[in-house]
Amino acid sequence: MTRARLLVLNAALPVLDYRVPHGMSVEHGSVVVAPLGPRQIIGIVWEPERLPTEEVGDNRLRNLLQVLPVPPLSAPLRRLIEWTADYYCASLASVARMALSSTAALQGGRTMTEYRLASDAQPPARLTPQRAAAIERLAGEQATMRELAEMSGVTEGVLRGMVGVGLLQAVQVDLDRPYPAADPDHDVPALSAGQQAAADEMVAAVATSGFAPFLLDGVTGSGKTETYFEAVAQAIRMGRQVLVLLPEIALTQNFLHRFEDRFGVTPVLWHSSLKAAERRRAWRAIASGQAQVVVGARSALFLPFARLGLIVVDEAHEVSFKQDEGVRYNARDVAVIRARFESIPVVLASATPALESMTLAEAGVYKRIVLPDRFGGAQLPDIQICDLTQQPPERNHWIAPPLVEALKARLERGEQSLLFLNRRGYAPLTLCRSCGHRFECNTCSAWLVEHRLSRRLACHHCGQEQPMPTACPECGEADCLVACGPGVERIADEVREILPEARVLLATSDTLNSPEKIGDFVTAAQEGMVDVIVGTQLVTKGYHFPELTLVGVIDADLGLEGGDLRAGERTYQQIAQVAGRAGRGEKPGEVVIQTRHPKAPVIAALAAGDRDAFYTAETEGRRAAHAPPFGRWAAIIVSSEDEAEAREAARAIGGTRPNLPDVAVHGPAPAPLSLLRGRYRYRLLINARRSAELQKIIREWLGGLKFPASVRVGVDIDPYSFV
DNA sequence: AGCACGCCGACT
DNA sequence: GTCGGCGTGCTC
Repeated sequence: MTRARLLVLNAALPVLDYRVPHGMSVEHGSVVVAPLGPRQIIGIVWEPERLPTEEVGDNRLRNLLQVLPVPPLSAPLRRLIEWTADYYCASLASVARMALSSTAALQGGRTMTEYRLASDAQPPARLTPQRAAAIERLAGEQATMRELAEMSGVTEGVLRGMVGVGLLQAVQVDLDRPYPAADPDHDVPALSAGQQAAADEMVAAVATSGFAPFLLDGVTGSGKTETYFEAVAQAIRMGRQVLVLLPEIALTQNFLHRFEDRFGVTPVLWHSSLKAAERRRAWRAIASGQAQVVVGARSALFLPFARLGLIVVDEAHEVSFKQDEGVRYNARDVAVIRARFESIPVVLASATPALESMTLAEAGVYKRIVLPDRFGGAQLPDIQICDLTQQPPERNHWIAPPLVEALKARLERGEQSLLFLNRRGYAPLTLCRSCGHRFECNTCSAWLVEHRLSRRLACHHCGQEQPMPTACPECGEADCLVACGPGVERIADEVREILPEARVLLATSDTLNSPEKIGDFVTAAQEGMVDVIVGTQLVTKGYHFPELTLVGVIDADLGLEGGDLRAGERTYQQIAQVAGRAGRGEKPGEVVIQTRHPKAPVIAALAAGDRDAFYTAETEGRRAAHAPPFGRWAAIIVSSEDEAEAREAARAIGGTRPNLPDVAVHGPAPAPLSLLRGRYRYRLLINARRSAELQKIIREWLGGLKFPASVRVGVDIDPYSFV
């Protein structure tokens, strides 16, 4: 190759051609450094026919500067990048950046110098006191100069002197040291007959390779994880890599323990809060093929695996697989596409699959594997509906009499209860009794949420916080602020009031914000140190508390507000998941759902324990709304720090809307969160028949328009959040 | 994205 | 008379 076409990692730049100098060898997928004007840019060598552009004469080409020391991106990954950019109306550059997501890794491996006492050095007869102290305190230690100085209490200068006379020796430590090997046979569990049959099917698919999508459909507690671990084991035996996608990496302590029990090591982790060095090490191990099993958040999907053999998407119904910023992709769907390009099996595991997944399974596109039984014969809980219009709680309380009675009964029997409310903080709205002033965020159109534990008001959209005021900023009146509505903190207070002797534990992202705290929480709950857990969605999944026999849903209607297209499905999934926490041990579980709409299809289906009824009702609702899988939705979101500018840009888009029989455009209108992090937002919604070429229409529509640089126009295909 | 070139208002 | 505002165009 003497000429190379580059996909440059910058969306503002066009496709660029370069000359490959003598002695340099590149192939498709090579990651290279190229000159651009006075600067240097990073690009990926791409198939020229796949990146059409106006041809530039040989005489204008500049030489590539360097091939970066990483393996070339594979053809399946290149196809995945193209597919994702195309499907989600994003630039190739922004998708490619997700694959090259560790800048440090691109520069190659790193070593670090550590020091330790020289093993063979003869301590001289005379030592300075500092050197003597260092020798005494550093026995057996190996660390950086700075750390050794810290440990020994002498200065780095003294230690450097000791290196000079050979008392300390330097050791080069590879920062990208390999990860320990997973043992597929470390501790093979005894599976039930149903699990074994399911496992056999997935293991066979891994063994034969080839694209094979599975929907692993099993109620909570049916042992999905143990089952797909057998497929993971098979991939490890074959020397292939595995990617397990999880929705919330913060919640995975439990998962990691189970993984370690099964395979003897922890898997390689990938998530957004990895530090640069960890990120580089993981990226390089993944690209070299050394990392066997990677457990990651959705961004792990674009990593350059060398020998991918299996993808698992656990809790595949979770909405957090949908990225809502930047490239707005759905990791669950892209995982299936990647598996297709890589020719490997993919497992979507869920107790409450998304309707889209169910439909594809019914159509035979996905192979559905059902795990019907709870492991160990545990029974699914009994579900009661509490109609709040008939049995309201006391004034300024949120726990109605039936749930109060159920809580008291559990406490008397020494069993645990879990109350679920998906709302952090003490109260979602604070207002002034004297003048009616409401506390709102100044950069988002949202109320500030009172957090009584931290004595602060916080915006849950931008994270801005302020100390809880004592007086109203509007009228100056003191002691006039009222908390309106409940958050989990307030529910916890209410429990302490009803059951003064109960041990109450608050489980939210505010109180359980580190793996250690989550670990402590799980231990406390498992060892019976807690009577009532009050929590947000953090507690809806993954935990196994044998003494937990009552789950109370404080407000089942919360998720149904707002007219979101998937509100019903999300409510169903959330309540079904939290209900699944009850009765996982030997004692049967009970669930009390508080609602003002007991006849709503979602609630009725939950009450009857009839999942099929829910899917039937939801299917009809989606069909009527031309929503997926019967029709398609897309959103165009226009934002700017300037309100008028955003409105003007949105109007310009609305004014050039395509006039097509199979496409309906709604809006523009202010987005539900019309001000978010200081940006004013307008939104257009597009509803299309399945026959319409939605992406092509949008690309051509927006491609004909120009906007000021301060205006951002984002396209959201198959939106989840309608905010 | 950056950086240059290029054409119209308030300053030494 | 200049300094500087950011609009437009270019980078292989």
